[in-house]
Amino acid sequence: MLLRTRIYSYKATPLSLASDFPASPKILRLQPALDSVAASPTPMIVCYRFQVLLQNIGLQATAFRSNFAGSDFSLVYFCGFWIGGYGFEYKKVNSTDCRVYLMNFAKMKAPPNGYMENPGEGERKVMNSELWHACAGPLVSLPPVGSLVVYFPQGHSEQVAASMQKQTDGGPAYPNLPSKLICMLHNVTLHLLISNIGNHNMTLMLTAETDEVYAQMTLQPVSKYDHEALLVSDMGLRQSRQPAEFFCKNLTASDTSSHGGFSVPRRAADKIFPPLDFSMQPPAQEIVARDLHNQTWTFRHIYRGQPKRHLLTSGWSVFVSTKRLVAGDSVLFIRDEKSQLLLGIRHANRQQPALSSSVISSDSMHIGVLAAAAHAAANSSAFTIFYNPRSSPSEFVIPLAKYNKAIYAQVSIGMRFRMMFETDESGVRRYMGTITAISDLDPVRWKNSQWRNLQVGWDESTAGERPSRVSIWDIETVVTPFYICPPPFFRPKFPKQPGVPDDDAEIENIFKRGMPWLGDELSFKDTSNSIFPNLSLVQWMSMQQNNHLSANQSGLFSNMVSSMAVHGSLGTNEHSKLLNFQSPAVAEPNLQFSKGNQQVDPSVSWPQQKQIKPMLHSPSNPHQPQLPLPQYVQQSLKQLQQKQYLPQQPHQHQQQPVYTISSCNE
Amino acid sequence: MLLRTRIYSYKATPLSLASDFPASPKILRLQPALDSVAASPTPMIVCYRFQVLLQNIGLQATAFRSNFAGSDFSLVYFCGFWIGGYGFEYKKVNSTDCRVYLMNFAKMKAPPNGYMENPGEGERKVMNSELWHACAGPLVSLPPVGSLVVYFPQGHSEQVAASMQKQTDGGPAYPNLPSKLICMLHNVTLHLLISNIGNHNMTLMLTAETDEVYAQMTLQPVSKYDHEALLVSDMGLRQSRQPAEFFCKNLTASDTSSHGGFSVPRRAADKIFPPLDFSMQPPAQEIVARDLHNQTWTFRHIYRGQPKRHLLTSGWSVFVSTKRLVAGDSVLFIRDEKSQLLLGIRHANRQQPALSSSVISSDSMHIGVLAAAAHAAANSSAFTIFYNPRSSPSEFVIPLAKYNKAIYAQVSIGMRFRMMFETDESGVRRYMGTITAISDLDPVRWKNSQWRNLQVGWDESTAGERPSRVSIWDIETVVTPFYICPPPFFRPKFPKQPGVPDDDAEIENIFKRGMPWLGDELSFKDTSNSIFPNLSLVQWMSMQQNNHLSANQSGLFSNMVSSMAVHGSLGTNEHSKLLNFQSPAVAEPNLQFSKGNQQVDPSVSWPQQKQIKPMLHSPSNPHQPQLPLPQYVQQSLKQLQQKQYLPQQPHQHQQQPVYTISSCNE
DNA sequence: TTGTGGGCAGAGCGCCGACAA
DNA sequence: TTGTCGGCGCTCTGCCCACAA
Repeated sequence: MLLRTRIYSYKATPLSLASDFPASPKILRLQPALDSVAASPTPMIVCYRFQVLLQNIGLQATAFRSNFAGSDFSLVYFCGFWIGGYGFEYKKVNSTDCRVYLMNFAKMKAPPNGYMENPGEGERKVMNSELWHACAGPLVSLPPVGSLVVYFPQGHSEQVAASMQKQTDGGPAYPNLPSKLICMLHNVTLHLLISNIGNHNMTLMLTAETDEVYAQMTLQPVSKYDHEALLVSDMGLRQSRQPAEFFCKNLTASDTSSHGGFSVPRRAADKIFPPLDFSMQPPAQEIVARDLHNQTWTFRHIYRGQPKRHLLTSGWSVFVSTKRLVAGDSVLFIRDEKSQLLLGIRHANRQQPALSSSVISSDSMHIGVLAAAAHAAANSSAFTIFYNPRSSPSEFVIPLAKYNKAIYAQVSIGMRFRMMFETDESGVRRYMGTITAISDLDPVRWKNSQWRNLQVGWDESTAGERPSRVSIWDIETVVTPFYICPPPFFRPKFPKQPGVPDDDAEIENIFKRGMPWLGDELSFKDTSNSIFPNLSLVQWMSMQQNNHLSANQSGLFSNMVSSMAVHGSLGTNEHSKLLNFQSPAVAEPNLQFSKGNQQVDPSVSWPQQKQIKPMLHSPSNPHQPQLPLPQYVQQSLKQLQQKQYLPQQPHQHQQQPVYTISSCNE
Repeated sequence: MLLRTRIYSYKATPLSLASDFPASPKILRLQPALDSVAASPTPMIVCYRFQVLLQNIGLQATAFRSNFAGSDFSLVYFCGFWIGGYGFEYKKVNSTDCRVYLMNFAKMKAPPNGYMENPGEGERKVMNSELWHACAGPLVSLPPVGSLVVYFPQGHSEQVAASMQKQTDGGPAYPNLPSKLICMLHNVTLHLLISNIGNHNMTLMLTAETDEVYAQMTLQPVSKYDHEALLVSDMGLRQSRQPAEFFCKNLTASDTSSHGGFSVPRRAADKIFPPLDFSMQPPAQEIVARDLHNQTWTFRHIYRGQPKRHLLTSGWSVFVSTKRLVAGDSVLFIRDEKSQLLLGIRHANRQQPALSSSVISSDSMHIGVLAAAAHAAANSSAFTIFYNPRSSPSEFVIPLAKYNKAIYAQVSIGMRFRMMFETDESGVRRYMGTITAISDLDPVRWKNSQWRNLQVGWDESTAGERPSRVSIWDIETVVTPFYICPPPFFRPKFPKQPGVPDDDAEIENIFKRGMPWLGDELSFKDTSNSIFPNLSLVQWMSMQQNNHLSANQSGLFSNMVSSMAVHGSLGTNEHSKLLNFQSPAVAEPNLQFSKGNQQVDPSVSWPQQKQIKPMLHSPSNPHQPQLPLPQYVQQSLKQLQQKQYLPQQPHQHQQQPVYTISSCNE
């Protein structure tokens, strides 16, 4: 058995010491002065304990300091492992024996932008993107390269904590790091996690690639960005499709026992596998599929039994034992565009060996993540993060367009919402809940952060499985369409130029891309029992009344509302609970917007995020005007209802219906 | 399965560049300025490829140079791997992309002299010395710590080449490194080899401990040494005993098949295993033995079958598969002083995966070994070598006393000799051969080296398995006893002091220690059919006639000759071939010798090693005087012959008998 | 004394349909 | 439609002795 781990080289930047060399044992923290700092999705994947005995290496304390402060900190890059900047712990053992621990190393792969390539050496593995996404799950969408995103250090920290399988308090506070960073996403690469095999003190942890997917993203905090980046960011919302031709099955005890083979769901066999020759007795064939390592697996596919069913027999048990599959794990098959079979697995969230706390402190890990972001923010330099979709509690790199949409749909206590969760079979199911409070998750370290600042209750009794706190972009609430971008964006101050696409048409496209569920054709199969967005329309009414929109924009908007109205994911039927309307801070006269490559300063161009103060509202709240829908909107909705494309308004549904998208995409 | 590799910290010393940063692609060689340089016994055990793209790390060529030339070269010690000094290859890929390859890294364990210890962390594994030696084989003896040894870089290079499984020419020449270094042996530690599991380019080679033994030695070249060190060195010759209570068995096909168990040699079971209760039907018991990892193995020991025999059944197949034993490998059992069973294995010399030449160049490896020694010699600093007794073609760290003894027994072409080889069953067998030429093994790089400067032919047809070149200390030839140390050593110029042991008695002890085969009691079981040393006595006669010895020394000498005469390992019966006598360069008047801690300069205190010029001699050569033995010697021999302790002179043995020492030490 | 191989029992793997959820 | 189980044949392991070197 060969276990292999790739080694890469990295971009190096000097470190500088944040503090003087301490005279007594304590943690010595280095301010990373790094272009690119890795934050491992699974901190345990590479975790060497490194000791340098100062006495032995013949360095005085000053020399040691200059070593790390100097410009030649090549140590960081040894063997392709990124080992610097995360937290050096220093302990003075006695008067002559000082020990320095580099506590946190993360393995990085080189970003594929050319100069770190390794021409002529080794094979370049191309990760199958479709299979990667299938393994990542239906809810995972990676923003496109070149788009603008919002990065939440808190969320990153949560992923680290989850990887360490340890209840942490998030580590020490990190000064001067805002709770969110607007970043340009320079690069996204797909990878497979490395697993550690041993993790004793002073023990090299041998590693091997698993089948767990993660993504590496290179982010650069921006203080200005241009029009095109915003377009790209908006486009990104479209990018979360699961492969059409795939099925995912949760493995049963019978599937994984050594007693038999794999029972293939009927429709899966019909749709994915090559058709059997039913003239055979029994019908059987050989199935060959490739996994994420491009390894091929061969199975005997047979149709037999009484009653008849599809089975994978020979080859299956080898696959199960090699991948260490147990009941509860999932396998998925994809037929790609060349009709070749791809094979992925998803391990259930079973207990991973936790990183020994004596090897690396949780604080060091968190500090590393935060320090990387803080330095990047201070210098507008790039940094690298890893996103592990299966272990991270939430996405923490959010497309800017999605974030903006969510932010403009103001929320308040008592508001109802829906949120998507993954089902066992790689489908999606929406659960309903109510916002119970709005408050800082961590009032000490992350004051006024929007990360999970909504406390929620869930309608169903299984609510224990769902988070008690969510962020506004996690939930489905109605988005005021023209707030995707602030109004002035829709009406640039610059005169139209010949050859430049018409602004309105362009904006319409943006909007459509921003609401990918609209699709090219309308679909009413999975519609909500409510057609009314709850409060964004109210906001919109308010806006209309305030005459913020030109006639041109109103015309555009009518299209948008029509589209929204027919989409089932919008709104709830609980008109009675329509809540508060906190007027968004709309564009102010002094804001400047640009088109093309002209720069925009987002810190002033976007509304300031004010802390939302909890307020209780009732339908009878006199401050909440019940505004009628525009006439043409009402007409459109009526037509649709008559055509049976939309369900009738339910009468007294106390139990909210849920909608499940089949894993077979039917 | 947990694969683990320990990580250690090391003593660090700055490197300095030997040359300017090259402007065009070529190998950039660093002169190691190291206190301690590792030379791996198996270069592949740790071999990372390390790349730094200069452009990417933001370093200019000058910065890079200063990086390696500076005093903070902590890179060398990352992760406890010693990576510096062996050969850095630098390649300029294009005008902006420079690559630097650190080509050769060796993993070292920290010398246990205290300051590198790792108190309170991990378990300290204590290698069982007896078991280590049993696994190393009967011919391996490690000089004692504190003794003087002679280190041969050529031999070390041979070990490297053998480890690389590649016919190399020994690599480039290394200037200013003598062919031998007299060193103080500061430290010896016993270890188990690490095996690599994967070795692709850019691939971390995962490693795990094997059952292959090796020794680490810390050597310091000396230009002066004192009397006591010489005594210790002499004592070391005694230190090569195999454990008394042990047996070694070559595994048969039946032993290693999955069909059955292990057939225990009868006498092994009787001598090593706990006695069976023969009242049982059948007699059986549980055997528990520990291996070099302190792992315990349990076997069912049963006495059954027709005819009755000892077998190991349950537990055996697990052991075989775990250790990956195949027919031809050996197992050995030892009963230690506490009657506990120890268990060792020796893999046959089967093909190991050779190190890919693209990963590390053979030249770099050799340069590393030589550079380490050269630097240590130039600075009289310590360096570290690894000796792998099972893979090294020859020992290359020779006790100084053994070397001196061998050197004073001058040899010439045509001379007959015997040499010990290990048998299959861990026994020893002597083969006879004839010196056919004396010449430099490598006249270009190692002119006038004594390493394998004897070309030999072997008497038996299986000679292909034996080396065509040997060194003088490898073979058994007669040593003129008082040349162990030059004569003045026996009669120091300093007056006797009260309380100091009598010189003569002390010297007699030294001599006895220098000839360990004499033992405390005389043994004639394994005596040669010849009682006459071939030429050393001639030398001695010459010395006698030249009146170099005092009466006192003659008295001492008579004892020595008696001892020599009764020992079977001395001489051959081929008096007719008594050959040349090249007078050793005896002590000259200007030499100074000391006792106690007074320093001696070995470069002048020992006779200069002159190149031996091949000369053909015959018994009738008039230049070779046939001198009679002294009267008392003849009388002693006669007495011994009459007492039947010595075999009679054989008459016409053309085929030289060989002597085998049983592996069971019987 | 000990290496090899046949006999043979037991364990486990894995293919099959029965049966039921 | 599909999860589980009994049946059962097959391979492999490993303990026994016979036989022969």
